[in-house]
Amino acid sequence: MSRAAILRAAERIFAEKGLAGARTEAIARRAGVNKALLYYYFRSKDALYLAVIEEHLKEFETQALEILKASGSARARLLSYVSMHFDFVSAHRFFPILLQRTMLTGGPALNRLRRRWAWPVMRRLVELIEQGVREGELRAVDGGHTLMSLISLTVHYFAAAPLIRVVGGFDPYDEKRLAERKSAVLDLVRFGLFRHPEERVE
Amino acid sequence: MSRAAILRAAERIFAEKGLAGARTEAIARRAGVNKALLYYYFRSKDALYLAVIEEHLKEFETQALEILKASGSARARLLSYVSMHFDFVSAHRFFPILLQRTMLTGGPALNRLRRRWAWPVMRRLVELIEQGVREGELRAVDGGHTLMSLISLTVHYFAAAPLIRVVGGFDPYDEKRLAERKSAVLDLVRFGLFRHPEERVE
DNA sequence: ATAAATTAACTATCTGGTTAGTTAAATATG
DNA sequence: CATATTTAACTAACCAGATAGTTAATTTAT
Repeated sequence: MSRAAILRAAERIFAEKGLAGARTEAIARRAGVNKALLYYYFRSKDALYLAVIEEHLKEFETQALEILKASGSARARLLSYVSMHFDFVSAHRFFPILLQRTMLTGGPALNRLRRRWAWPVMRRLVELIEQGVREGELRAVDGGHTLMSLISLTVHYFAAAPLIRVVGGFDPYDEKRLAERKSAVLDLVRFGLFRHPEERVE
Repeated sequence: MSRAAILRAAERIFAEKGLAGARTEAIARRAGVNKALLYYYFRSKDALYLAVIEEHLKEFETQALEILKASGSARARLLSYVSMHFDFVSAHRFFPILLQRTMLTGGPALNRLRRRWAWPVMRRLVELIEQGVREGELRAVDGGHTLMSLISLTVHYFAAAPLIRVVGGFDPYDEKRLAERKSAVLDLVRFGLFRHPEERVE
């Protein structure tokens, strides 16, 4: 379907060049359609950008809430959230980059971000962390800042991918590297936050 | 001096809109000069962008190397590096945003980044971490990923500032918030990496 | 005076968006 | 069933406004 092809192409080009830097012509070419078709399916360049972001956010929100609503200890749920978040962004190559761009530039896309992620997911995460602290599973950390740290650890690696490629001389999306990174993150979460890091977590 | 005014204006506008999104006319207006003057002092829009980045990177490199070359235990040097890095990015509002944009988009600015920061500073940091591990001050962590984590924790807060403003409803650059964030980061570094987090560090 | 700093006015090119129309399939009609 | 009509998907060609960059002239400082 052409509509889907446009979305996939737009996703890539917006991630590479940003909203302002992306050329609608380039998106059309990569999608293999005429430029006018972008405007047939989407009102404008901005609307297309929003559609791309919204699509991912919706999927992310679903997966995130599923995990956050599950039962289990605060520690276990926290680890499984971080794990899911990491897997999601590593499977959707362009998603974290688009989000990062959105955060930097602001604009209407920031509102989607707030509605579909910040509001429902982040609130629950903060509650989860605070619960963990109350119940003595986590050290006495601040909910908001800890959340910020978790997201940083998970996401920034992907947002820095081009630099990693140039400096490290390897592909950050390589299976092995991804696995290493993920375990480094989970490990740091454990030792940085848990009161008894060595303990098994159920 | 007009040249400096142009650099300051460019820094702000590039940070807000990105290289592609920034309008040379807007930079000139903010600097209070005629647009042609940008081209008198700088070859092109790209050259101006590079000049802005280079300026900050040079200053950052100097400060970073100074700390990294100092003597002291691995733990102490690590903490003081993180502290310095945090202070630097919080004092240069637009710097982390520009870096983030550079990392996302690549281009020639990525090379400056590699030469002035990645190569001299990061290499020393990895060595520092590995030394800390060998001497038993740090847990057995991977140098590269740990470095990545440190940078993420320090920088991502600033790269997410617009979202924080909208979601958290507060100014992330407020003195109090900055202090909170900094101590949250240093705290997480201690507990996440040090073998004896509670110990005093000299 | 003369060189450096600065500008108003200009241009070539690019780019988001439009328009007017085509094709093929679905749907109504007689 | 066959034909007319509508609808959905799609395109080539175009356009007005914007934008990076230039030029030639003017002002300022030494």
